[in-house]
Parts: sequence; C-alpha cells; structure tokens
Amino acid sequence: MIRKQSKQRDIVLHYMKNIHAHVSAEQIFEDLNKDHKTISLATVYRNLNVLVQMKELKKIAHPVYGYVYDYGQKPHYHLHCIRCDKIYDMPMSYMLELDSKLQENSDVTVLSHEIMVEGVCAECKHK
Amino acid sequence: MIRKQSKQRDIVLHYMKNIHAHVSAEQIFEDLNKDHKTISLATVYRNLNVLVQMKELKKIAHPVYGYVYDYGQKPHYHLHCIRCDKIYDMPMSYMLELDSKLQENSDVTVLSHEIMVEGVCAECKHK
DNA sequence: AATTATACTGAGAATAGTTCTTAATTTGGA
DNA sequence: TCCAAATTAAGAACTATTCTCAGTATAATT
Repeated sequence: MIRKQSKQRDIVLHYMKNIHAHVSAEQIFEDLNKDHKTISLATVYRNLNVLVQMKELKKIAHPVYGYVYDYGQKPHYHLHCIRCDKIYDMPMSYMLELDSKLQENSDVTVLSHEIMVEGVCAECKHK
Repeated sequence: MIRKQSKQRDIVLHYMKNIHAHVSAEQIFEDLNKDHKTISLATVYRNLNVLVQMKELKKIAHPVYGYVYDYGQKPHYHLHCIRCDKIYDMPMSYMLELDSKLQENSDVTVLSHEIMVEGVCAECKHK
C-alpha cells in the first residue's frame, strides 16, 4: 500500500517532534484539538500507528498506563517515575555489547533491548 | 486494611505458581474457569492486583498486548518474541551494577531496572 | 486541466480490557 | 456464637482503541 501525504499526519508528527516528552494518544489528541478543532481522535490513533510503522515514532509500554509515544531518534533508555508516573529519557547510551552478551547464553535470536528504569525523577525528588 | 484469606485468591496464586508462563488476566480467567465455574472475571482482576501489591506477582507491560502476569521469584529479564508475541524469561542474572551505573550519570533516584529483549524465541526460530 | 483510483478523514458505533457497584457470603477475631 | 470487615459474583460502567462508512484529499494518468 502506497502512502499518500496527509495534513493530519504531518500535524501529529510535527507535534511529536516538538514536544520533548512521552505522551499518550489521548494527551496528543487533547493538545492538537486546541489548534485543530476538526482533527478526530481516530485519526490521531490511526496516524500514530502509521508513524510507528514508518519508524518515525516509538510506542512504549507504560508500566502503569497503557502506551505512550516518543519521537525517538537514536535508541535510548527510559525512566519510569513511581511518584508522578511520567516517562523520561535516561542519560545513558545504548549498550550494544549487551545484545551480544544476551545472545551468548541463549538459543533465541536477540535483536535489541529496551531498559525501563524504575525510580524517582529529578522534579519529584526535590519536593 | 487487614487482608483476609480467600479461596479465590489462593486459586489464582496456585495457578500462577504452576504455570511457567507470562499470561494475561483474560487467559488466567479462561483457564481457571474450566475447573472453577463460578469464579468471576472481576475477582481474577481484583486478586491479580492484590497479589501484585503483596509482591507475589509481577505485572509486566507487554510491548503489544496490554499486561501479563508473572509469578516472579528473583528479578530477571524478559524476551518479547516478535513472531508469536509471547513473553519468556531470559537466562541472564540481574545486573546489580547497572543500577549504580545508571545512577552515576543522572540526578534521579534509581531503584531498579527492567530489561525487555526484542527477538525471536527458540520455538519460532526453529520453524 | 480533467479524470480516476485509492488513501485518508471525521464522526460515531463497536470492541476489548479493566474497574466499579451492590447485595450476599466468607473470614477471623471477640 | 456473634459481629465487623473483607471478599465475592454478576453485571453495569468506564476507558482505551479500532472499525465502519460516506465523503474528501492526494497523486498518478490521460
């Protein structure tokens, strides 16, 4: 199926490129709805799925609340703050060697890995 | 709130102790329903939540399908098979030193970490 | 530029997963 | 044995996501 350009998809991608946060579909819809009164929730979901397929976005399983989306350039790790439940990027580069290490001890095919750190974010920590 | 013993909770925990797999609430309900015709879906959900609070079970965010539960003794890592979408344990022990390493570079409080490996399970690989 | 095929959209309906409500039952302590 | 509080079954309610469908936008073809 050959994709056609769409204003709505551009709007979603533009939003994701500019918000430096990990947000839910509902949150994205609410924010977009302020400036684009006619965009529909189904369109947001549809385009999020398409953009994930196109590898423009990453869909992250939230430990507590469904899924959030991330405009993700290079692979990186995440922090789940157990106080505010937000997801943040962790300042640590991807350990390529861990994939080999994981591969060694097992008879599965390792492609990549994700790390979710459980902890308390800077903001919550300081109050 | 002081917990009271309940047959239904014991049934759920017994099931989870014996099934060596990572299963969804729906799956658990279906299986239990074979032997225990009267157990209700809400009871399964309620007790899963309670057992997670009691640290008897772990709730794992599935990269594709909601949540699955794990009767988890010691901390360990998981594999998400991108072919069959099942979750398996990864044969690699918890890297305690990674928590310190993650702590070093950041101003958040690191408590623990989870690793989800993306790959292909042994079974899917061999067919 | 007009035509055509098909991808995309908005709106609401439908579905799936999970929690809530309520009256009845079970549990464990007094 | 009695009582208060926790737990239950069943179904309603709620939340998140996908589907349906008629209309619109896009891009290739004429």
